[in-house]
Amino acid sequence: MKLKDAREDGFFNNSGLSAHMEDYLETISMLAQKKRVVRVKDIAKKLNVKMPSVTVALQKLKELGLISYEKYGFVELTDEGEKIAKRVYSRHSCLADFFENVLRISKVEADSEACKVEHHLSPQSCRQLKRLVDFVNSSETDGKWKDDLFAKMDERQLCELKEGDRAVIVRIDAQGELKKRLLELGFKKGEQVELIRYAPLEDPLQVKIKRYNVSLRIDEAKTITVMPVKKLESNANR
Amino acid sequence: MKLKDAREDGFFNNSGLSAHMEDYLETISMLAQKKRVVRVKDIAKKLNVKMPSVTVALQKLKELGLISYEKYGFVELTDEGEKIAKRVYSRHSCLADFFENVLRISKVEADSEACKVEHHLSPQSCRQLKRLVDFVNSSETDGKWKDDLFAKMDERQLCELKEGDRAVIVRIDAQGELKKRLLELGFKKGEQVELIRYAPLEDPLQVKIKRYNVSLRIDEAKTITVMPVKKLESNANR
DNA sequence: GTACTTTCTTAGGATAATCTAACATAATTT
DNA sequence: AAATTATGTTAGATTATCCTAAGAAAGTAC
Ligand SMILES: [Mn+2]
Ligand SMILES: [Mn+2]
Ligand SMILES: [Mn+2]
Ligand SMILES: [Mn+2]
Repeated sequence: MKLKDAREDGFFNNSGLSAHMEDYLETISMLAQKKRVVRVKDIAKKLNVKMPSVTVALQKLKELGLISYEKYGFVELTDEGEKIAKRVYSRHSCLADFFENVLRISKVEADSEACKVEHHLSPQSCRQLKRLVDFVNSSETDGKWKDDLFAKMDERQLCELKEGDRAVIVRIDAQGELKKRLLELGFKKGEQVELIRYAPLEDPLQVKIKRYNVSLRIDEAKTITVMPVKKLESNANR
Repeated sequence: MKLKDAREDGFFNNSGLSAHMEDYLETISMLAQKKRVVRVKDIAKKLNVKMPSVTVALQKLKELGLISYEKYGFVELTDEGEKIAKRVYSRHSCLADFFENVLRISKVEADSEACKVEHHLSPQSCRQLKRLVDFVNSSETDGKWKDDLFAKMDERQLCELKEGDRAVIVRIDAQGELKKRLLELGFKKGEQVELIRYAPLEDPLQVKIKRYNVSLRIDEAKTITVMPVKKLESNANR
C-alpha cells in the first residue's frame, strides 16, 4: 500500500505513516541535528529497539523516498522526510509544552506523554492546543486567574505523592468519623506531611506528620488535598 | 505473555492491554448499557471491523478472563473486564470534555480524538486534565478571563474554515503590499466573509466578501484572523 | 596487513491485528 | 419441518513490528 492510499483510507496518521515510522523519522531528524552522522546504533538506542529493527525500518523509509541510505552507509532525510519529521516534532513540542506548562507535570513525563500522543492528534486539535498554550503562557491576559489555575493544577491528593515527597495540607474533604480521626492524628490545613512509603500494593501508605508516622488507607488519603513543597535541590546531597 | 508481564514491561497501556483490546472492552461495555444482549455484529459495526476480527478478539479477551462468552453465545464483561472498561471510558470522557469544552472543537471531533488518545495517556496526565477541565468549567472562578479564553479559542485563521462557513474578521496580520491589497479588496475588521470553496489542493480558496468573490492563496488567508458565526439551524432548510 | 572490535545486515521466527472465503449454527419465515 | 436469512466461526493469508542468532563489512590497533 502506497503512502497516498493509506492516507486516504484513514488507517494511519496525518503523515500517512504509522506511529512507529513517524518516530523513526523524528529520531533521525533529532540525531542529525546533534551529530555529524546518523547511525543505526544511535537510532536503536534512542527508540529502545534492536538494530535489526532499525535496518528494516530504514529500508521501508527509503522505499517511501523519505530517507536516502545505502547499505552500511549513513542515513539522511530527504526533503519530504524532513518535512514530515518537522511536522511530527512540531506536534511533539506543542504537546510537551501543554503537558509541562498547562497540566504542570514534570518535564520528563511531559516529554514522554507528548511522544505517545503526538501520533494521534488531528491538525485541528493541535492548532487549538497551541492556542490554549499561548493563552496560558501569554502574560498580556494577566491577573489572578492564572495564579488560581496554577494553584489548582499543582494540588494533589495525598495518595498522588511519591515516596519522599513533602507537601502542605490544603483541604480535607473527609466527613464524620473519618474527619474526626484525621484531625486527631494531626491532619489539618497548613500542616506539613511527608510521604514515607507505600506498601507493596500501594495500600496502605505511610506518612509522617508532626514527627509521627501514620498509616493511611488510599481511600482515606484521597480525602486529603495537599500542595507539594519543591524539594530544595541544594540540600539534596548532605 | 500474560497481562501482568506486559504491564511490567511497559509495552502496553495502564490496563496491560493493547489499544485495540481496550476499545473492544469499551465498546462491549457501551453496547451492554444500550442493548439487552451484546452481539458480535454490533461490536464489529461500532469498531468498523469485520466479524471474524471480533471473534478472534473475543477469544483472546475470554482467555484473559475479561469477558464470559461461549461459541455462538452472548458476550458479558466479567467484573475485572468491567473495571477496565470503566477506566478506559473515564479517560475517554475526560478527554472528550477537554476537547469539546476547553479546546472547543465540535462534539463529534472531540469524541473521535478522545477515543484515539485515551489509550496513550498516563493516569497522572488524566488526573491533571480533569483538574484543568474542572477549573475551566467551574463558574466559581468567574470573571473576564473565561470570556477571553473562549474568544481566543474560537478564533480561526481564514483558511481553517470549511466550505460554507461564515465568519467576522477579527484581525489582519499582513504587512506592507499584502495588507494594502487585502484592504483594497474589502478585508477589514468587523467585515463578514464566507468561505465559498477550496481548490482541489486546498489552494487557492475562494471567499465572498461584500458580495464579491475573491480568490486568496493559503499564505494570504493565514494572515486573516476571523471569528466564525454560528449558522442559524432554523434557516438551514429554506 | 593481520587481528580484534564495532557496527550493520540477513535470515528466520514470533506476535498482534486485520482481512476474505467458506462453512456452521441460530432465528425466522413459509 | 423445510427453506431461507441472519449471525457467527474457522481457516488461511497478509501486514506491521519486533526479536535472536549468525555472518558480513568497516574501523582500529598493533
Ligand atoms: Mn512519538
Ligand atoms: Mn516525539
Ligand atoms: Mn479508543
Ligand atoms: Mn473511547
